[in-house]
Amino acid sequence: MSTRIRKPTKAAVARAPALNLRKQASQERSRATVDALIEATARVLVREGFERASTNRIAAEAGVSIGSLYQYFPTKESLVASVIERHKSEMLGILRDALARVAQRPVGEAMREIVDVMIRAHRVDPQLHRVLVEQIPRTGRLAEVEGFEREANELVRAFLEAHRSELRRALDLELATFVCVSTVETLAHGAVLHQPQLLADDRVESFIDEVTRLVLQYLT
Amino acid sequence: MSTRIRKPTKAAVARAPALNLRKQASQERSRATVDALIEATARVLVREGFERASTNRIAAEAGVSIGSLYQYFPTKESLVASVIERHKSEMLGILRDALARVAQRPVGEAMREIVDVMIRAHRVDPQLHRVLVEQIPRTGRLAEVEGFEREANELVRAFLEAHRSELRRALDLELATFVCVSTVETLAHGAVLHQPQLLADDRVESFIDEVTRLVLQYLT
Amino acid sequence: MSTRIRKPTKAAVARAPALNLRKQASQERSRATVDALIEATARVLVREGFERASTNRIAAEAGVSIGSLYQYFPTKESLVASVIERHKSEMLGILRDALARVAQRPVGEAMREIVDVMIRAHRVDPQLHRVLVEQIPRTGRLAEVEGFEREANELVRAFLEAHRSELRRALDLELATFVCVSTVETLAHGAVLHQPQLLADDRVESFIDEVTRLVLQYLT
Amino acid sequence: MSTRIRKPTKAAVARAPALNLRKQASQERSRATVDALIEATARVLVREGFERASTNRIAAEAGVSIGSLYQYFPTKESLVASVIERHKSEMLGILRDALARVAQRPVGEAMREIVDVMIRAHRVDPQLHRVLVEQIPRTGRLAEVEGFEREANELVRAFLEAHRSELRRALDLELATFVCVSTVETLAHGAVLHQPQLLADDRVESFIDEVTRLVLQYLT
DNA sequence: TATGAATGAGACTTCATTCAT
DNA sequence: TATGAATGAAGTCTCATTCAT
Repeated sequence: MSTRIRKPTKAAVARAPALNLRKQASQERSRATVDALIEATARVLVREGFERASTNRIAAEAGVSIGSLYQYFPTKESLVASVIERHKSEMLGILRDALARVAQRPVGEAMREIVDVMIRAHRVDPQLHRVLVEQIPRTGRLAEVEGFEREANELVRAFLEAHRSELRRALDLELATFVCVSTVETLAHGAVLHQPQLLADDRVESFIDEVTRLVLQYLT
Repeated sequence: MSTRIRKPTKAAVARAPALNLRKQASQERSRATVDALIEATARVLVREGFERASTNRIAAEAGVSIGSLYQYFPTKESLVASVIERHKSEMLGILRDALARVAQRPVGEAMREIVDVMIRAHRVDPQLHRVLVEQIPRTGRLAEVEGFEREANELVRAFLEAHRSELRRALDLELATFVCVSTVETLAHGAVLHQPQLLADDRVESFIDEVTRLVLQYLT
Repeated sequence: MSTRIRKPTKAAVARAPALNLRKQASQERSRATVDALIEATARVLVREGFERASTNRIAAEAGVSIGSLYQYFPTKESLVASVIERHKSEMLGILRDALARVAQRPVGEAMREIVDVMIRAHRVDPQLHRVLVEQIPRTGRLAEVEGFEREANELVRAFLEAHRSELRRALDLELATFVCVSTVETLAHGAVLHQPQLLADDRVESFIDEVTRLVLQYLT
Repeated sequence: MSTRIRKPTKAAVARAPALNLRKQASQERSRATVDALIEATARVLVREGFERASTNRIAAEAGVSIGSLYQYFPTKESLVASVIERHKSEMLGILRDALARVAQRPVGEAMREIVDVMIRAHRVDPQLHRVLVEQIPRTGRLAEVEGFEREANELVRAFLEAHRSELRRALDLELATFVCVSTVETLAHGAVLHQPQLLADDRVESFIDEVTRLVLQYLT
């Protein structure tokens, strides 16, 4: 709309490199729109909550028409799914990095680092995290997207297998993986959302110690 | 609304002696209607999911007019809150009973029983449990109702305090309570909803053992 | 896709004498695009039905950008009108040819051939025919396009006039034309769409006989 | 809405019979709404055409909220289907009555009456008829509703069977029924919509004669 | 001339809630 | 008290069309 005015100007300016930049340019434009929409969704989710996060509101927040929204996201679900996916990837990335970093260290040390990192990961965008966890119905497509724990399970299981010799003999690795992931995740999550005082600077270390002890004593 | 006031008034005026009985009768009837509505809500939630559980559908399921529904429940939220409340009470009741039963026993024995009971409690109406946990947004009035853990915390804390001497010295009871409740709850919950194979007759005992060990080793 | 355009254009600008060829080339190309669009429209109409046949879908089916579509067809209506026009021309062509072929034969023989040909004409693309007849609203520009019968009337009227002497005396030619065209068209159409069993190899001849008899006995 | 004002008045007036009239009353109220909606739909279809006949417009025309519309008609389709159904019933009623009236008369006389009546039937609400025939896509639910001819076929077939002895020997009754119904229907329809001059007072008799002759000569 | 991202009016539909009876 | 017809804001999504590149 605003561009209508600038038409001649632009035509004159953009003549030089052209060719395959053109396509790139439009791809970039799309990409920008998609990003704007995902970010707007996250913001609206935080600000208004899931129930009030309508596609119209999201489009407005993104500064994009509702038509454009539906050009890139076929349903409201898919939009929210993208936000979840992105959030999940970020957290999984953090976990993956931590596991890589401590892979060679003894379980004791490693585990403290992992717990530490998981708690930090929950503090990346706690408000968004809260909305995603508390308000989004695990239904239809959104049900599948939630599998943070599924993927975390695989990562942790590989780690535990690599450290098999350090663990107590009778341990059922499958079960242990489930127990560890669920437990650490729950405690990190619960602390961030429901017991923030546990994460105050002067208590967080001891909280990490406790969680680490819980898991370690179980594993070894 | 305006009629609500006039009609009963007139009816009541004409019949002096029946008052008490009538009231009783209608109280019973009210109670029945309320119960029917709560049960209908639970059924509709399970059958249709939260999003599709409209008040009209619930009234129909209860065999009650939509007008009557609003006579007893001012909003949809209040209706769902009642279902949650009832479910929560049931589960808390189970926990409370178990704690009372094992209060005098050593922590080791007691804890196994508690874990056992918590897992069983999650199997009372797992489908409803799933809907309540997965689909109901923790928003407005519904946010407050969720506090199963808050109340469970108090019960468990009292238990742990009573057994202080059996626990390891340095234990921070507040933290330990949070850790225990969250952990057991999560594992019971996760097993029921996501790892039902862990609860097969031939594996459930060993699952209970593991969870008990996890907690006990941490506490002692 | 974007590159396709500019490259040839620029290249062409440098070559003065080629101009004519170029124009020809681009005319041919335009023609190809137009044809592709009309064919794509027909396919989409058959596959998706009129309501779901959006211009975007049609452009995609034609392998052409939506912008190009609007270069050649100013509205969706005009696109559909072209399909109708083409279909109508084909059918009219068949009728015209048949009338030319039998112009010199006595009405009895001629009429059987005409009926035969009309029924065959309805089998050219019966799926498209069905969509055009059943789903396209006779509204605005599309209303005018339907006049298959109007043009058929003229052809048949000329034929009947040429055979005036063979027909019964009192016959009102205008009325008779209307009756004949409507009747044959309806029966061919109805048979193809609603009574396909009448067109099975072993019954079609007798169906043609019946329709011919209907018309002939009326005319003579 | 208007009732809010009249409340006291009504209460005073309506006190007497009450009880089961109440339910009746509300049934009547529903019935009135349903009727208003169907009639509004017909009006809007005629005035605006099918494409522009939105549910909102229809509700407004009926003086009813959009919510009420959807209380009684689950989809726009169902609303239009009701109009079609009603129109179809009316026309079939006319045909049925005519057939009953002339059942005992010889085919010659009877047929003229039938043709006459069919043409009249098409003049009941020709504008609505035109919209229903020309603009409504025969798709989904609406495809099935159209079967005017199917039911007309049955009626006419019974009539022809009863008059078997008066018809020419070789006649295939199934085919003949199809031919007669299609032909008369088409000609009546075509005359009303496309050749209204044929129905002018001074020509209509002769038009009826022609159609009757067409059919009779074919049948006998 | 071709491209395709963007637009936004407007369609259908749902549902919590109200209120006359 | 019970009933259920009525309400209408608000939601999701589609699609013909425009226009900067």
